[in-house]
Amino acid sequence: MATIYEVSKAAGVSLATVSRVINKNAVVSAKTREKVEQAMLDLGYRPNTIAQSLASSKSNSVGVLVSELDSPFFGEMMSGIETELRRAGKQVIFAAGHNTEKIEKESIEFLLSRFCDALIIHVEETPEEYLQQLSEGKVPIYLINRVLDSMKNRCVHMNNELGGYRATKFALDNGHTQIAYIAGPQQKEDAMERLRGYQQALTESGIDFDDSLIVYGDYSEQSGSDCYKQLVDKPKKFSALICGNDEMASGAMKQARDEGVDIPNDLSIIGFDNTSFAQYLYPQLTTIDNPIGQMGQMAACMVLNDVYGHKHAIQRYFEPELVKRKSLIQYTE
Amino acid sequence: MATIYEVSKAAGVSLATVSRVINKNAVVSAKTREKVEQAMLDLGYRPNTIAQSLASSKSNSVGVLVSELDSPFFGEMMSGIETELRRAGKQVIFAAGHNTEKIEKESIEFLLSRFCDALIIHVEETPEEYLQQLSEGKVPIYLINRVLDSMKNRCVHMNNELGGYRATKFALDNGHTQIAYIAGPQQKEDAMERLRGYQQALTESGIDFDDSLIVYGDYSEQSGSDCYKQLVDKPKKFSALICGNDEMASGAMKQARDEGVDIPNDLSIIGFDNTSFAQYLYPQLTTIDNPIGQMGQMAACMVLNDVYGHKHAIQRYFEPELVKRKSLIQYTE
DNA sequence: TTGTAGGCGTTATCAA
DNA sequence: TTGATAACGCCTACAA
Repeated sequence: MATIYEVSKAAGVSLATVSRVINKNAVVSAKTREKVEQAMLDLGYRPNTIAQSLASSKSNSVGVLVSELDSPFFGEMMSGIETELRRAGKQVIFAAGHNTEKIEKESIEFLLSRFCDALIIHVEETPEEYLQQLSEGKVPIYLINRVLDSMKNRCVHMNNELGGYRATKFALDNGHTQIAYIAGPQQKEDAMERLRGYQQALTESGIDFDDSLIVYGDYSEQSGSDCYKQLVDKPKKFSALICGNDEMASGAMKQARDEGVDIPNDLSIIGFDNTSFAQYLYPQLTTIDNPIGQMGQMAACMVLNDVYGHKHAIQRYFEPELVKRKSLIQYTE
Repeated sequence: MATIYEVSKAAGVSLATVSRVINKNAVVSAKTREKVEQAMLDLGYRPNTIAQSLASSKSNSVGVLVSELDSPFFGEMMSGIETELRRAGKQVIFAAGHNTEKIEKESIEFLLSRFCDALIIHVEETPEEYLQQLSEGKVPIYLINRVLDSMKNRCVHMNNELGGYRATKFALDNGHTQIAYIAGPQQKEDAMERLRGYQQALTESGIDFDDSLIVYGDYSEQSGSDCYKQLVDKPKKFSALICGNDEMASGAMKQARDEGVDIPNDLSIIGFDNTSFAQYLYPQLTTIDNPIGQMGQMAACMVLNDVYGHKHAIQRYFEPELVKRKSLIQYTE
């Protein structure tokens, strides 16, 4: 592979000049630039990114930590990030944290050891103190779906409460008043925010919400089924069921169907996240769209601005929209 | 960050010696090694991977090209690759080809420009000649789901024909004799292989297969619905339907249900791939498991062996298994 | 506007 | 078994 040195000889200029036209930072006369560019073309020259990194102490790569590589949710997030960063010629390194504090930490250190210029991370288990400490290091850290006061301008998040609210409001607007809720784990903040939205919508409508209509799952499909069983065992009846995520909605749907309940005629269901399989469910799931792809893209733009001097417009806050499909219908006696 | 130089000073040895203990390749006296290791510990030394790469002309990173980052199928593949490579301390760079010849090519060149030590690629559109040419370059190329004679030992693939055969055989074994087939695109080799398996199973059972029971889709869910319509418009009846992939199976199920057909009581359905949403479908889809995660892992092992001198056991050929779920039942009059 | 030269942190070749 | 020292390919003051 041709080096900058050979290019400089071929073009009859110095190393430094070639470097200048590569990096387009310093001014080079049009004539010289042309000569150099021609020489690069002739030689099929491609800068050696590794040498560039070593000399400039920039790796032109950004590390991304997701929980799982094989999940529709994180798939969208990765895709959003990769598209934006690729366009800018940056390299993306993905690592999986598997919802485990230990692995999340190892992954972060792995990414750091590869000299990433920035990290975009979606962590579940990493304690705030560690993030805090990280953010004080030289490598900037960007958070998705988590907000730390001390680094607000590097966090992008969605209003989960509003999502829960909108789902519930939609059920209310369709005449439902007995609305059950299968929430995510109580120790997960997003789960609790979504639940709060539910409660707020009910309160706002003058409906006393009944704790017995709320059960807690762990976001898995199985727990959706289990929670549904708990719910029907209670005396309180309900015509609509809102779930903390689509997986649990799917589990609940299956269980309900197994018990002979017709969805949506006997029971309306709303999910959360608009995971890609939501449209494969039967009936197609009405849910709340989680714009995770866009959020990933925004995080990428923030990195591009802060680290590489770009000027993208930034949006740090997102609002989830309702996606109307077939699992909820107007309430009838 | 401490450098190798500081370590050498602290340990009272030369640069070269430190390098030796880092790379564990040359022999170093136990005493010296200990001194050096202590010094590294004291200084919190971590080798600079970029400098290592420049000096050794190995990037310790491998490029992976998938069609989409946000797909359950490729998710599994990426996950299999990443797990194996991460364990070996190698870095993985993913790029998406989006089923487009142009983008696939750009992505490959991007990966190459980042000095990957090897490429693992899953390409749909890239012509054989280009792959051929690539494989003659200095960077070794590994293919998943595609076999080129000239590089057989760098290809890992699954027996698609056997998959089609097993699906069909299962339907036959359950008493079905009128079996329709929704195939993938005719220009895709895997689609045709799966179809051949179907035909072979029928022939073997002494059943004349009827071309009018075969229609061609494009692997999308929508085309599954469309193909189902075509099928029922024909005079020929069928009690089982095999689909070239799970997406089309889902589309066909939806359409059938919309037309009042009860699955599996009126019609049995089998998919292909065992995509993650197959279990979310109603009824849960009986399908053929595509071990794409394992295949990815194997490709990673091959790279590890060939490029980094490991000694993993290698399997280049995989056989797909039937996954029995709920969408097929015994045929009854 | 261009050129010179030192340095980035390692590896690897030769001697010793 | 160890130590000098020249690469590796590029960036970036500083000088001209």
